[in-house]
Amino acid sequence: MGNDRHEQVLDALGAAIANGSLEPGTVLRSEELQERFGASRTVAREVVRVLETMQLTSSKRRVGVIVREPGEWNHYDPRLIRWQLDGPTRPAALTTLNELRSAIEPCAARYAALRATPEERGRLGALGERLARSAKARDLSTFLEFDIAFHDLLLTASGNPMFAQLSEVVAEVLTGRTGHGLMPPEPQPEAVALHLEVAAAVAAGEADRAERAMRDIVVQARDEIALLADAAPGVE
Amino acid sequence: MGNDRHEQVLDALGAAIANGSLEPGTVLRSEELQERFGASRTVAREVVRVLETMQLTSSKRRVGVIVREPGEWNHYDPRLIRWQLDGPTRPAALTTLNELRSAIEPCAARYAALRATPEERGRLGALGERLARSAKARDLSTFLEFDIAFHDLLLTASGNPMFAQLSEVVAEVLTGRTGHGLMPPEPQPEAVALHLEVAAAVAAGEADRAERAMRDIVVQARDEIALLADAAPGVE
DNA sequence: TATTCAAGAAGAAGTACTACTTAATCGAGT
DNA sequence: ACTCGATTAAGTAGTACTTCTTCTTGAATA
Repeated sequence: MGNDRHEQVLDALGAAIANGSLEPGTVLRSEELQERFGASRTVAREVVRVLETMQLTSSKRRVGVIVREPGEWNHYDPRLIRWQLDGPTRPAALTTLNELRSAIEPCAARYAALRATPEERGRLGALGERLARSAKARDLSTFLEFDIAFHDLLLTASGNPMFAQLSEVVAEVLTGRTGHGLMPPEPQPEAVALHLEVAAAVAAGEADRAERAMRDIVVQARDEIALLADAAPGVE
Repeated sequence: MGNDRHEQVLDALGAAIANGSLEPGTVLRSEELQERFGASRTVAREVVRVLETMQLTSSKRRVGVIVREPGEWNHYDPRLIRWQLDGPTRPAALTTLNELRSAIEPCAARYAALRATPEERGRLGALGERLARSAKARDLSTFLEFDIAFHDLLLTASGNPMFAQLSEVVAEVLTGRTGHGLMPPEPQPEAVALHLEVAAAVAAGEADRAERAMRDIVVQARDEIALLADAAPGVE
């Protein structure tokens, strides 16, 4: 994990591309990169290779490394997500990610109801209980913690690796919401009830019911965000 | 595009990992890779770097390159998807991808209804018409072509880059379905009607209606697949 | 004279190889 | 059991060479 020069240069250059400092169409020469980041040829080349596989750049002989259009990027790469969340594009990124999670989670709840192991069903119920308790205690930080754990477990229990991979995204969206002061001072009772409903439905193996409850959750979240967008117009 | 040695070695090694020939936990030494693929140190290193960013491997000093658990892979990388579709894991991969698309597309239809440009709305309607015509003519291959174009446009029009990126996945799923002889000999009239409904809803900017119609489409597809899974039990 | 096409020169990425650095593991010896 | 040194393989640096693409030059032709 986290190697030396390679990681540093990758982060620096990747972030620069992700946040738009380097506009699409920009041409970088390999030698130029070595100077700018004080990196050896080896490091510079490997970084470019990685960016290339993320579809952030393309390399052409006799031309150089070309920054691609955002539409061509692999937007699911954890690194790119990180760069976008850390930069000025954070609001737009959070919107995009929230749309993604609200699309996935109801479906994930359905498959969790169909495929979760007995142990997972039990743990989900337990998490629901703890969620309700911390909500009653108005303890926002532990509420967030259990909320993240709840959604994480659900996505994992869906048995679909592509769903499971979105755990981090969901965690980021949930954290971003509370962190931004966008959450009500205390968790909404309806939301808590819906979480319990999801857990119960999954425990009972009722796919439709689990999906419906989870859809209600994300719709509620969506409406909150929309309300907020009206108050403070974001970047489109 | 498509460089020389690098691409070849990457494909060979990546596919070997993706299809399970190299089990998780397997340790590869850099030198070993050079021999096995007849590649230079440079190429071998860059390939490993790329696999590392895809989370397919991790490298540790004094140990080597370690193949990671499938659960840790970045399952959204187009290359990995390709490798899984081309290997013996194809059926399982198609199932996973189909679940993903059926989760996303209704949501994408909603946002398309809200955000598509006038031009996109028009083109979607036109594609719907052509879809209906080729269905009536029982021309399966052009039907598939328009079907792919329809879903592609819808995802793009959603305005969410993460949705848009799934165009290729949807194309693959749709193609895989017809190619596998899993489609009825002629497109189902209901499906065609639903596509027209989606196009109409998007044109009218009716988000709920567009989402509902698209959900009906993917549910129908899901039930078809489920029916098939009963007939010929697939790999879980 | 202007235009098109072709051959060649130039330039940058791609590949190969060597030398050196760093850090993690293993083992010997206390 | 613990420390410390030797070993080993990845990480980094730098040089030399290859390949391919683009741009330029120039000649032939309309």
